Amino acid sequence: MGRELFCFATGERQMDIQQVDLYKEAERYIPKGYDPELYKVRHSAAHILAQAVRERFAPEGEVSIAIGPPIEDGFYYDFDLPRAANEADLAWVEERMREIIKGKFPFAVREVSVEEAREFFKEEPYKLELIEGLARGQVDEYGNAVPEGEAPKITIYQHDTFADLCRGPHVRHTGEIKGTALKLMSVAGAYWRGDEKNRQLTRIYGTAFRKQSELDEYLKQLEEAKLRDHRKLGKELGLYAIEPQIVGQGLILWMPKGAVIRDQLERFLKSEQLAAGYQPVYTPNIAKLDLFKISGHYPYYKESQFPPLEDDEGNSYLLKPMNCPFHIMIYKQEHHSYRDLPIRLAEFGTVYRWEKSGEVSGMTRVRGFTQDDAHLFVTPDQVEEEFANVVELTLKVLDTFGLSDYRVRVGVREPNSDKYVGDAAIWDQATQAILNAIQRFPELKYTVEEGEAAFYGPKLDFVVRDVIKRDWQLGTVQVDMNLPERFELEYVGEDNAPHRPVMIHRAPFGSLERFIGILIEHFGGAFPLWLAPQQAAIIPIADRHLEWAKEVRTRLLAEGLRAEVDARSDRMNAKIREAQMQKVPYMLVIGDREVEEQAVSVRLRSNETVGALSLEQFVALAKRLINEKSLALQ
RNA sequence: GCCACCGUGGCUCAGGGGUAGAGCAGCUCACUCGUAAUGAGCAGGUCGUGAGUUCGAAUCUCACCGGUGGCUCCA
Repeated sequence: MGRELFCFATGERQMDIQQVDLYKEAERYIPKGYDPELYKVRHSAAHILAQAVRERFAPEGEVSIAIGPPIEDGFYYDFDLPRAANEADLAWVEERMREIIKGKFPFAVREVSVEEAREFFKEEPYKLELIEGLARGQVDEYGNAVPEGEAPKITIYQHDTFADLCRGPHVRHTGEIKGTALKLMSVAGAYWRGDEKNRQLTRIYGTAFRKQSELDEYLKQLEEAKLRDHRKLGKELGLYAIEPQIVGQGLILWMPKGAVIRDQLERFLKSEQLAAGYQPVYTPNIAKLDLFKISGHYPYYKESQFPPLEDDEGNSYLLKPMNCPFHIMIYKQEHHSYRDLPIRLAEFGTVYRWEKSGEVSGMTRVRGFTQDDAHLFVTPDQVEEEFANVVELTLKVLDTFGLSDYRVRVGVREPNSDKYVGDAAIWDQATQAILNAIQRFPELKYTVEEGEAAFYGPKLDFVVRDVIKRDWQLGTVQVDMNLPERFELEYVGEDNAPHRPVMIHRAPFGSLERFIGILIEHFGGAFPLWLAPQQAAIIPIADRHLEWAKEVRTRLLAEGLRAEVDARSDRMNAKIREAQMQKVPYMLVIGDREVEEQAVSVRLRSNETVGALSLEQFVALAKRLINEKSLALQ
């Protein structure tokens, strides 16, 4: 580049009328809820990053710039570089950015015509592609669709030697960014326009704040989040293990303590489901390929399944990627009258999906997992009612764990895509059923998102964020009018004629693995009493207290409480510390006084000391809190 | 799968061309102690795997296998 589009002296802050107007106008691009100053600082920092990166790499070959927007916690910029960027590059670039900041270069803006823009960016292939989108008035410079009648102006912002196709807004000059509140975070690969088929660019992530203390605070939060990460806690608390080299990536080994939590969740939901009229069933882990060809799973999701198993007689079997075809086959075993419906078949079904190696992560993204699955076979006029019941159950489940920080997403099909079965009219009908049912929950805020449907129908998802702010789908409720068709399901109606039932697929937890992963982070490992793998640590002060300690344990076990005696010859303080770190809810200290009074001295993991309780009092307290699934300890 | 970084005893980590080190955990012994770590001793690793460079590789190079953060994907 190097053509001069703007003429002004370095350091000059005078702006002409056009610039002031454009600055003001650009403010409308700041997303709701985003601090406007911070947005401008980060957007401007992205430009400075691009300038510094170009200076670093240009001597080694062609550098093309793509896009560089502010994001939730910072900003990034995508580049096409002559070689890989390493840490030394990042350090150099970050330092260079601080120098540029010190120059207090004004961000000058000018509106240009399509022709001018093409000429100006004639050596920037990615910018040219964006300009063509802008010229058509269909997309903004990030390639996102713009609303009808909002054809954006084409503007160019320049500071120092760097000019970029950009809608703004920016700070007035680079000096408004604090060098001490700026940090480059990481390098990643990112596909141009987010499409795997396109060239992969080098993305550099950074963040910027108003002042250094805010950056420090942010970095501290990142550190604290790591302490709550379920992968770290899962190891420290002995909940689960993964042996990628020997057992396999994304395959969870539930250790005894993790199994307690899972077992409690299963019991809880089973009992809720029995009360709601569900019938438990069991089905195998593999089935002939034919089953999944009928369902459509095999052709539609072939690439995300483990390859079929072959036997010696020429048959192919598939590890099940979903439970629904099996439940459908159970439904088909008998003739059904409309009087029988709804039929609700439930199973904790373990399924296997082949996730790409770079995608598996801890318990939240795995290759084998157990869904708290159920399929409801209903008449068309029962759909709304049954759907609403399922939503209610899901809300109750989430509420039981105190999970309130979730969003609700209605996933609908992406028009003109071939990744769905069934025709549009049926999809519209199913989507409408969801939207009708959801009206029964006026307090439930939801968004409708295209392309988030299952391949057989639209769905309602409950999405939560983990500690590092990644979104995960937990509970899901789906309306399906396609699989009943493909499997030719029927029931006999009042009119004595065959009718096609509608299916509702649902899983309030989603999968036990993912749900518990999120729970670990939600509670920071300090599980409520009813879930805690070990509910009480019995801590004798000296060996002469061991006898009563063991008696206490025996009596607690008999009451269904999970307690262990710490009989090591360590000091009491060491035993307390151990129990604290394992986040055991209750520590029952036993010394001379407790033996004397047949009591236990109760300490909570919250560092509070309750004091001496008789064993009966303690048992009553614990059992009451467990029955209530209380989140409190006293 | 793609990009970057990483891979040393159960865990956390130091070291870095001459044939492995700490803390915690574990085991043994002593101590028997009132609400977050008693002391001493012992044991434990072919430094992810395989090839190459070298007189010599945990250390350098390459490939592969994993992990972390992104991207893509996620019925």
